[in-house]
Amino acid sequence: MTNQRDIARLAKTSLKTVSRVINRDPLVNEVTRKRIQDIIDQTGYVPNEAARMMRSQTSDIVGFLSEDVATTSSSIDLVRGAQDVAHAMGKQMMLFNIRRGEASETEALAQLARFRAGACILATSFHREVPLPRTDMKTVLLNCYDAAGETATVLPDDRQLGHDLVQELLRRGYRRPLFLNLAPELAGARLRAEGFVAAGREAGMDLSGRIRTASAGPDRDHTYYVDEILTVEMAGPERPDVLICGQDLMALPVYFALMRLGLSVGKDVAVTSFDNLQPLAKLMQPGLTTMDLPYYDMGRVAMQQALSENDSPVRQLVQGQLVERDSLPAKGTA
Amino acid sequence: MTNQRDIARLAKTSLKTVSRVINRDPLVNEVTRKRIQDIIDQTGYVPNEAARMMRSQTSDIVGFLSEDVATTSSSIDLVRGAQDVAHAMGKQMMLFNIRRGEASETEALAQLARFRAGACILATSFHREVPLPRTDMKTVLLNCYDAAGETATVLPDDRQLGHDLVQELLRRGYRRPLFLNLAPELAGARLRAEGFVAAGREAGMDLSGRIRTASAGPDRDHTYYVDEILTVEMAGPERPDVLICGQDLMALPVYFALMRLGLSVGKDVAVTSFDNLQPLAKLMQPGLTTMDLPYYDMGRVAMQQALSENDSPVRQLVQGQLVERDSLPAKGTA
DNA sequence: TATCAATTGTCTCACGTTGTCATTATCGGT
DNA sequence: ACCGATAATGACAACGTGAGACAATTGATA
Repeated sequence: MTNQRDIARLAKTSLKTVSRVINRDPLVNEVTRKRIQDIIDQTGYVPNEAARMMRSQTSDIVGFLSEDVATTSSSIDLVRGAQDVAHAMGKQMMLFNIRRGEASETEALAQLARFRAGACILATSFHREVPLPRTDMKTVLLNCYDAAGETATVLPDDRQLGHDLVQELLRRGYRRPLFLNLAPELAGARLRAEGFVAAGREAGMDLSGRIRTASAGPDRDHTYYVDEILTVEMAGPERPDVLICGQDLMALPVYFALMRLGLSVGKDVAVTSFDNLQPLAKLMQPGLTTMDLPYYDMGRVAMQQALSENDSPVRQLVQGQLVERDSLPAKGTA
Repeated sequence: MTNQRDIARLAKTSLKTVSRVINRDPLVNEVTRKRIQDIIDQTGYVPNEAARMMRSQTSDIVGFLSEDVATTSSSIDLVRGAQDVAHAMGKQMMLFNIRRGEASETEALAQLARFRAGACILATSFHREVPLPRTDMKTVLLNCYDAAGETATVLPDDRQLGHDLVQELLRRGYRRPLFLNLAPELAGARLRAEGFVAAGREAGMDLSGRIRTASAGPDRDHTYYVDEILTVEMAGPERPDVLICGQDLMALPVYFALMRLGLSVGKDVAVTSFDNLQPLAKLMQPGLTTMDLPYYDMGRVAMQQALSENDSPVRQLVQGQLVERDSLPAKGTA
């Protein structure tokens, strides 16, 4: 592989001048610079990053430890956001699929230490508390947090998501929302419930009784109790005019349940949700109106934090916004 | 950061002996080894990968250039499979989201060259032909192929997928399959159609007229024409007893269309598909019987190829198999 | 011609690791 | 005690880059 010495020989110049050109030292004459640059381009020389890392004692590498990238497809956007920022700043990202607390985590951290990575981002597939990893590396928690709050953290503002969604529903004239929430073991579910109740209170309503737990815990993914709940509620005295699903994946069984009950989504009852899971939310019929979870932005913020000099344990909440489709019609037409 | 010299000083031994311990050289006396190892553990020393790379002139890094990781969630399994193999072999994988032919691709290849990566895997989100990237690096094409066939390639065996699915349907007594295929611009769609017709021919049937194009081209993702087609076909003289969807995402609008037609999936007509997209296929009601696309295995095979000494342009086809749920009932009950 | 600035070159070291080769310690056999 | 053999350890160089110190060269200007 060509090195700077080869370039110097070909350009009939000194090693030092080549080094100057590569490191954009302004002291070099434009003609010389051009001549050397041409040779660099011709030979396809690329500086040896290993040597640079060793010499400069810095590595330009940030680790991204992702718990179960596979399970939630939206978590990919965390990766994308982080990576886009990293590359824009000339940094490299190393991705590791891990399972928290298992060997895969230790190994990933060891590998990153080998590469003298400057920081690592630790992402989970859903919003929850985690034990801190044992590492000296600067760490940013993404979509998760530690109990002690000693680490920089980037989270979705689930309280805001719940609040703003309900506020919008009430503004549009809906009066009997029913929240089919995820299991309360999930931090996001608890926060959204808070926001849900708060938005009701601001409108002079007590919505605290309008929440049902409609999914099994995180250990039993995608087990929903929507049939049982809807069979009761849609025939009950306080029949909901809008259903709020804990996530888009839950909205799918909700659609099926409503059809079985002979009810039309958007006509007999509106349906909303959280995630904006692509392309599912768009492909459902009618299209699902849902609060977009800002995973891409969260990934960006986390990487910015990882690359910043700031070492304080900042806690950053990223907001989401409503994506409108047809499952939430204007109240007049419902 | 501690280095081998520090360890040597603390252990009152030479640099070389420390190096031997770290590289598990059996020449070292057990007593010495233990003494040095203890110091290594105490200090938390980790070898500097940059120095190792420079000294040994190899890098243990493989690049994974992924086109649009985000769009198709199944393509994550390509990443997972590749990564699992890489880590099992003590290699590191660097992931890059790129757009083919654009600056992001060139930059990714340049970064990998900087790190003196030994190989790169180039993955697309759907099976298709690609122009070869301009690089000297050993390249493995994953889920895509070059026209000249000059590069090692790992592809899903789409012909087998189409063939085996139809063979199984016929075996179960279905006689009027209708293939709602993806756009013929997609290589996978063409191959599955071949397999579809071939399996029919083997059973003495001419299925060549039983294929409809039900999706727009790759540039207009997730636009399906299933309503128009099904409205005609389900009322026509050759009413299908089983529908084969081009992908699980298409099965979703198919379900909705059938419901609108007052038909019950699994009862009035069976539905099958390709992908086994999680968790969608499981959450649809009834659960979707679908040919699993072996993305995880493809990722594994591609990484094995990337890490192998073999430089010949092998073309490896990875097979998939049927995942049974309730949308394809035993013929007797349909 | 003297002076100065701009440019280029020489030389040296440092980063952390590992391969080559040399040296020292130990042991068995005589 | 001595030899040879083997085991164990050590000294040193080199990988490619970047930087500092400073010398040398060129060209322009006073």
